[in-house]
Amino acid sequence: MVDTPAPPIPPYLAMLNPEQREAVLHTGKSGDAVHPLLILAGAGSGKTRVITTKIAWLIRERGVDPRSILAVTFTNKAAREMADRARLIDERAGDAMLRTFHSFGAWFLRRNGSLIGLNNAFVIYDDDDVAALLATLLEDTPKAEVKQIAHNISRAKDFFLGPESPELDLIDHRKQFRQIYARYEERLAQIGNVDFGDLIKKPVEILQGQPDVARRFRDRFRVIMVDEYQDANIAQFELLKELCGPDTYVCVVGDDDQSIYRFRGAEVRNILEFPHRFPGTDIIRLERNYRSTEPILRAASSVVARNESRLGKELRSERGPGKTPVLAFLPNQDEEAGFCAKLIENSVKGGAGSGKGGVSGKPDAGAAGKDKAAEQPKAGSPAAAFSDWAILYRTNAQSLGFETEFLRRGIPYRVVGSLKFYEREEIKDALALLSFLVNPRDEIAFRRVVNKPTRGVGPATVDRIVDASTGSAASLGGDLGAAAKELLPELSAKARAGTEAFLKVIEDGRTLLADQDEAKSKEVKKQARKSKDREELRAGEGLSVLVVHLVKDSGIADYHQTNDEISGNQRLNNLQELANAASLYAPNIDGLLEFLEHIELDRSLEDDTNKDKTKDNAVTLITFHNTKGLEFRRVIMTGIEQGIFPREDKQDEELEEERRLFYVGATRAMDELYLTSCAMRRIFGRTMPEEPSLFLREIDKSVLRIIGDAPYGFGSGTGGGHGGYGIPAGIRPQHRSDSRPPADCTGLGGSPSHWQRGDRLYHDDHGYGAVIEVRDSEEGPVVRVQFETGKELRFLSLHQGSRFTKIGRDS
DNA sequence: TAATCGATCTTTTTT
DNA sequence: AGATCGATTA
Repeated sequence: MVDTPAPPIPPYLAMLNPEQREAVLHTGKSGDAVHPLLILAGAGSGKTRVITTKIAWLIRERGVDPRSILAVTFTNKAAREMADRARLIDERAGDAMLRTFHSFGAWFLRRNGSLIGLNNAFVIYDDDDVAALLATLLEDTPKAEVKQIAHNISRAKDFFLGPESPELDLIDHRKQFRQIYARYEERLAQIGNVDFGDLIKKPVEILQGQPDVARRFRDRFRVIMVDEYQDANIAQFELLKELCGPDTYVCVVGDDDQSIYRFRGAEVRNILEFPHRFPGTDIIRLERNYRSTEPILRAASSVVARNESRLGKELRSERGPGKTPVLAFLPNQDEEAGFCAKLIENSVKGGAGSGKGGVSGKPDAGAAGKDKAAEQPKAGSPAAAFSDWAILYRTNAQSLGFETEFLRRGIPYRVVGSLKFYEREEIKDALALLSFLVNPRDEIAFRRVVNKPTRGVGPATVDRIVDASTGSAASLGGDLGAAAKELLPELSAKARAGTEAFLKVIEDGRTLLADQDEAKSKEVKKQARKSKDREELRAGEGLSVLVVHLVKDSGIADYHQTNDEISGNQRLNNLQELANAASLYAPNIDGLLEFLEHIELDRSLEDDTNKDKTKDNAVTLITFHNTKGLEFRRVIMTGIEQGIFPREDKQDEELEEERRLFYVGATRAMDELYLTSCAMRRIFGRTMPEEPSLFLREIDKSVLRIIGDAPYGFGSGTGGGHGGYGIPAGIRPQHRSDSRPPADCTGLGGSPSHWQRGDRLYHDDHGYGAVIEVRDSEEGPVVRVQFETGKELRFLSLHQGSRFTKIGRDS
């Protein structure tokens, strides 16, 4: 070893623990080899701190040019946070490229897409657009099937498989799939847009096919870091590989126990096999957890430890002992919501200091702070803020019950993730107008808005225009606007007028954008301001001028405001919100492209409804998946029942993934963890008996307190002695009376179809009635029923699952 | 050709 | 319970 005098350790390094510091200081250089680095970072081990510190350190102490650093994440939030925190240590980190995989891919394609014939003014299709495009290719195919195919195509791209790849059969073995995929690719190329998977797959293809481009990029990026590497799919792995030259320094960070995106192509093997794929890899483990207390960590670990395929890692709590996690057995989901509500109310009422809020729920906040241990809750539980709490559930649908209950009790809450802002009809309409404006070949956008509001341009006319654009007249190059214009003379008066009107809207939009000299834009603005009537859209700065103009001019705004009496104004607000978001972008084509790309890739823009509730002090309602990277002082994991979590069809590898999901959820909790499991639950509108989740049996019982009526092998959770559990009497779960369901829940018992005249029945919607005629048809027996209400209805099939119950027969 | 009604089927998780 | 599909109706 060469002796160099130890330089003083700068404070930003001094606060790291030895493993963290080792990870930061690792450069991979030994001799002329460059060793890649794999950081196995357990939950709450200060992973983000390590990455950001490492970036800053490389710039500061190693003289690495910030522009030569590329750091990729999976979510925009993570990317933003990383940028913010790195910049905090060293300003220059702002010049490093910190992006999500997809946004990097889009950035790459805007510059290099032309090499494979992609116009740089492409728009990114989301899943719905993909399905819509497929639907035009597959007439008369049920929506569900189209979606399935869309999903499979997306999976194929995740695995870097094209329509010709032999392995395609592993994704979808149906013979036509290959052909449909090929047709889809062809049509998408004609349109000139890309889908999500293309943002990864196409850059890899370019890098593979064009050595000079690859060289250029390898030259530019000397350091590449990947966060949440366990979530990378095969295509992303390929991209990483292509970007890495012999002396690129690669550092990936991840946790195999937190790999939860297999369903969308994430490949755990990426991280498990990283050392083989990148020979010479050094591995550093971060196993000190600064977030959760000991019992919480033990409970979480005891479950995930049952998994077979994991690298193995033992998390140790730096926070020491704490409250034992509580498992509550409850009668049904209403009680579950009530239980959570009372738990929260009691904790908040607890005393002064409540209502400050905004403390937790911050991603990975100060994970390495040793001082944190001092804040440990005392026995008597200090008062909590609403924002200390998070309710976790497996599926978004489960949020409803909590929302209802919290609304009723006035508990502030905020729903994360299901924000569907960009899925709203009015927003999609507006975006379609904008998309069509930049890309007149966009069939999907065109179809969406050409006859909205109704302009007399029916499907037949639309098809003609689309055919004309792609057909013989190659001169049109797929331009739908041009094709429409050319067809005008041949259309009926009504269709012609409508088409012309639509074309004018788009034309005016383009003009507005083209001569966006200050005078013009101000004029529009002034005019918009003048009409100060209530609920009027107002144009502000930048691109919002165009958005507002287009939305009004096209009639989309009016259409939604008047068509929907109840929420018309809400819809208008949403459009306004979209316009506001657009104000940050330049009023020209490039700005518009940027805006659309941003929207497609970062859907975190909040809904207007949610804004009201986004007081900084609110309970968080969130799916397990969405909690990754977050932490909360108190967490309630709900619906921990067999069939719900894990889902019933999960086995083997997929079961292991569910287990990891459980682990992710539990390790979000800092101070207190609760789990709830119901005996009955409404599913598809019917109440079904439930069983406790397998995972509940797997938890180390020495770190679990069971309350409520525990079924089967869960020991004596019943009865009186809750005394020492620290659960106030008022919120003790009630015992369920009897969990057996009624004998026959499925409606019609017995033979399905043997109805005859005179049968009496009960229909869920129409009440009592009697069969007055039975007739056979091709589809099966047709039954005519006379209801007490006087209604007379005919029903095609009265087999299982229908809403009838036979209750007897007239003589 | 759009709107309405009833039957049937559906549910993960998301960049 | 909610979305979606298909058929019947105005």
